[in-house]
Amino acid sequence: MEKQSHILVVDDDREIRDLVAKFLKQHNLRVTTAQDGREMKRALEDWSIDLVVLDVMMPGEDGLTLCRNLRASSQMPVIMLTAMGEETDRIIGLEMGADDYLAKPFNPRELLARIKAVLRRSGGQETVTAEDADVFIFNKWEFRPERRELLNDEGVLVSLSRGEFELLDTFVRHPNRVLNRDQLLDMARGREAIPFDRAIDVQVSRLRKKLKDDPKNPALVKTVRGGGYMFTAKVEQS
Amino acid sequence: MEKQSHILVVDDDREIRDLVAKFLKQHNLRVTTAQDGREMKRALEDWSIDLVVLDVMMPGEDGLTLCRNLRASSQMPVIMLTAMGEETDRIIGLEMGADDYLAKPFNPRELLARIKAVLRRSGGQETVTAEDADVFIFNKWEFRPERRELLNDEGVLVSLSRGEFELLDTFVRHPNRVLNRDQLLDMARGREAIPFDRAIDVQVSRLRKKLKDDPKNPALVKTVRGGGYMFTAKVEQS
DNA sequence: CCATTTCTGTTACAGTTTGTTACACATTCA
DNA sequence: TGAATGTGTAACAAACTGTAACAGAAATGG
Repeated sequence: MEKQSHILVVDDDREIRDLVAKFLKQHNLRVTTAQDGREMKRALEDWSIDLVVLDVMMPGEDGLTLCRNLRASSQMPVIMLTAMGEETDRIIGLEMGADDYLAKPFNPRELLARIKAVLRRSGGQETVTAEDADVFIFNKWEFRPERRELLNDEGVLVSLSRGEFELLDTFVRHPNRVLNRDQLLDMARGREAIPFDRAIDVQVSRLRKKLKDDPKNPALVKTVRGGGYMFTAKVEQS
Repeated sequence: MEKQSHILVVDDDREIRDLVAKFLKQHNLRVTTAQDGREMKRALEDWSIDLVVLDVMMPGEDGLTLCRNLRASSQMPVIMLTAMGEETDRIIGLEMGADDYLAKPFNPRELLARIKAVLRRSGGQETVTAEDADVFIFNKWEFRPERRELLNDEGVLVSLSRGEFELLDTFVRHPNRVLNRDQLLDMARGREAIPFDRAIDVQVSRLRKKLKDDPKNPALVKTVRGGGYMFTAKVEQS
């Protein structure tokens, strides 16, 4: 099974939101919705979004502004939804760097096709470039994502499996925040939790063992009963 | 079987892209497509492209600019696609160093013929240019592609087979980046991976042995389960 | 041109990693 | 306290990777 892409649909009209979400879900995409810029930002923090479908006309911060902000700080793929109009093409094409756009009313199949096309293009593989070359330090541990390495207080390399690595990577990038199982799976693995999914618990257990973190009295990965897990450490980034 | 050449088709019109790609694939060429300059650059990083087919008219950075940039930094063969026009010839011929050009609408067979011709011409000398004549230093190893030499920390020559050489060459030129098996095969061997292809794994194993890199705890070639391999080293180029 | 050596891809199997399941233990609440 | 619910983790199965061994291909050296 191919990895599900996670689409964020931003539109103030609930009917359109739900309709689009339902359609996309039926076609093997994971969907989260937001009704304005505030919710959009929140969703982007809470999930590992692969592509944003963004309505141009919205009360409050409008889509154009949101799109510009998005593109200013990331390479997040964006598809804009626009009201039909003659100037549309030019505005869209020039003013902001959306990857594609679609005039309302649109055929959901058309949207799906564009999403797939944009994902295929930008999707490729995430490159770990120099700008990602951070070093995270917490409780005498040194974590270097760009080298996929974890060093203990003696500078000795502790080998991490891919799963452990991705999980720790997620934790150090979202410290002191409760992350539920669904979010952790999404951010660390890009998949959705199924009911009674214990994969994360097991992975946390394995990671704790490597980090020498006692589950009964954890210094790093705290369990939040009914909520998920929280990485409680002062993370220094350099 | 002859080695497949890898063609990059850059055109903003999806229909043309797909049509051309399909046709070229039917004639034993490997094809990747891009719809703009951004995607083009990405594809050039991700694959070992032999020739670029580039549309002149594109929104954003136009084909002429892209072509000039391309030629400024490499000798990548380029065939331009131009809208029909009287001035076309002169513009193309003079302003940028495309190897050939073709006016739209064109006959795919004609394009194929030009591609073959350009490949035949430029393909001849496997161009060992100045930019290839580098010395790479990583973790006390010294790698000299132009002499096909690998020297260890004592300056002793370690012999590499062609496959090991090509693989290491690919790695040092794309460090700190996850490369999947398909990309590695493409960049190191110029061929496409078939399902259940383990050739790269074996070659990585052999290369690791020569580099004295312990697979359980690799310092240089890290395995990314489900993703490929990543060369993690500070590579100095001189 | 052939014999010899070297290299490369395939196959097979052993070792790892990962999700699932099961069960022990912990916590909550009536 | 007892039942219900949530968490920790050992154990298993499935999927993925490492590599030895083999055979065909390619290079080398008469």
